[in-house]
Amino acid sequence: MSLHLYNTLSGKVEEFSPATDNTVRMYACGPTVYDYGHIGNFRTFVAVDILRRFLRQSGFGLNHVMNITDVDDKIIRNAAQQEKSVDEYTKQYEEAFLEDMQTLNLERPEKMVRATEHIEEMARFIQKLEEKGFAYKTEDGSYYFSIAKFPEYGKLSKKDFGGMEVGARVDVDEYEKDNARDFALWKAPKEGEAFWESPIGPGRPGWHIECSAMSIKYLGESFDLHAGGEDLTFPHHENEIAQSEALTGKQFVHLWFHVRFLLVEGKKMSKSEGNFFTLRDLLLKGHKPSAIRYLLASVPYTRQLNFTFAGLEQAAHSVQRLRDFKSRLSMANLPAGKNQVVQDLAAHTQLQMRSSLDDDLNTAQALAAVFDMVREMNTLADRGELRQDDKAPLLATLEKFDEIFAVLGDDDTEKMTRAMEWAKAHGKAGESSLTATISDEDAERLVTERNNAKKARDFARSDAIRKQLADAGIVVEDTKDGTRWKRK
RNA sequence: GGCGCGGUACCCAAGUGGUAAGGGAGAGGUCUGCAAAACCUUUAUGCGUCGGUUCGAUUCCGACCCGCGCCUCCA
Repeated sequence: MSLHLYNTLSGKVEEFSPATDNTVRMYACGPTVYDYGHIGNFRTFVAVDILRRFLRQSGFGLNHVMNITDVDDKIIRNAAQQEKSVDEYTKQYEEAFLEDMQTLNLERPEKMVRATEHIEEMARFIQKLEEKGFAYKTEDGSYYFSIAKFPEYGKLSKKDFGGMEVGARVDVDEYEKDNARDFALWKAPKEGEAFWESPIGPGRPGWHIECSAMSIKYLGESFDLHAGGEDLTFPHHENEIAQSEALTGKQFVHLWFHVRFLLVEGKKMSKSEGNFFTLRDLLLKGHKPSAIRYLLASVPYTRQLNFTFAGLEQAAHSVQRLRDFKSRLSMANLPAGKNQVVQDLAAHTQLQMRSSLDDDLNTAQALAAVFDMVREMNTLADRGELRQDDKAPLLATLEKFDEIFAVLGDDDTEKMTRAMEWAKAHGKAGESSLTATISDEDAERLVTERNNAKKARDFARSDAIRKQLADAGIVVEDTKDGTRWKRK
């Protein structure tokens, strides 16, 4: 089987492949940088990250563009309240977002672009739409898109606007629009608010136009895939289609990829419910980035995911099981030779992972394949039936797995420490529940010391050191291949 | 109201017209100086409820109940 993905436009799971050459041209709606990213945002970004990682593993090239929305009503309002420029205000959150991406092992898209750096392109876009008769200007200098001129309006969100009245001007929001459903392309400046000069006059862009203008600029008039959270289907993406196809007369995007919202503790996340968490909140509560990523990745993107703290604990254990297996394998001292059963199983597991992900990124099933392998190989290892040459294919399978899931490399402590430092610098250290820890070097030194005590059969000393390490969050495990330690 | 998605064990969660993956947790056991890890056994005659189709349905159809999303820029 080859890669199949659900396409919101057709409402079906379709075979996916890039149209022009072997490179996938994809655009993903990025963050609006008015605050720190929350766990819901990151479910979407993790899903897109898994998509791009799997596309690459499937042999495609990538040209992935992500926008940073650094101008919108909320930004302008908040910046004004804090007496900051729009730039100054958005910069801090953009930086935080990039850091959060690293925390979750989200790969950098090939290109990240800011809305405010493409005002010119947007203005020209609107100008052309006006020339073609799809856009009109109102008395105050704002521009709107006339959905009556675009009969296919509603095709993505499956909405029927056929019965809408056209012509009679409706007064909405102080602006004069031909049709209540017409959406803003360009907003005339309001008293005291930030605005930009442009070929179509002063003002600021509507929300939707940035994605059309930037995606077409960097990916062409027709490209392969466009991704975002499910809420963007309407109106955002519907409007992008209308603007873009009105301008070019070509199909804008072939496949629309939408990520389902998550629930937090069984309810829609909202500040009033008290179940609203930024990524940073979770780190400061002591949750590992790898556990967060694992939990977000473990439920297929088309399914609603219930994000709970119990689930987060479970995810941490699951990740640990995989890491334990990997380190057991890596340090094992095995007899020469190979076991054909192992070779076959490794190959089979890779096939299973691949076909699961080919099936609309069924991550839950891919995980099951890996855990099956882990259990069977642990059994063989316990029985002493593993051979030296079995290591490579098993480790290679784990590597394939981690090319997608990216949870095996242990840099959690480092990232959590960074979060704690950030919190201190922002006067939020009080919220932290991170326990004090020690450096790798100190841990190594104590482990060696304990081993010496153990060899001398000084178990009291050895247990005292174990306790000392445990207090620093370090677990020591004795195996027949030597002692290993890990951070809890 | 319109459109759409889902309800599977203690929790999370796959899946199939032929009798329930995987992870976590619990219980018992093996191993172990201790402790972990690992392994073994065990935990849904049952897949929201009620009907229908079928030799057979959790899987298809219908009704109902519940949860969720979009329908005024929330991922």
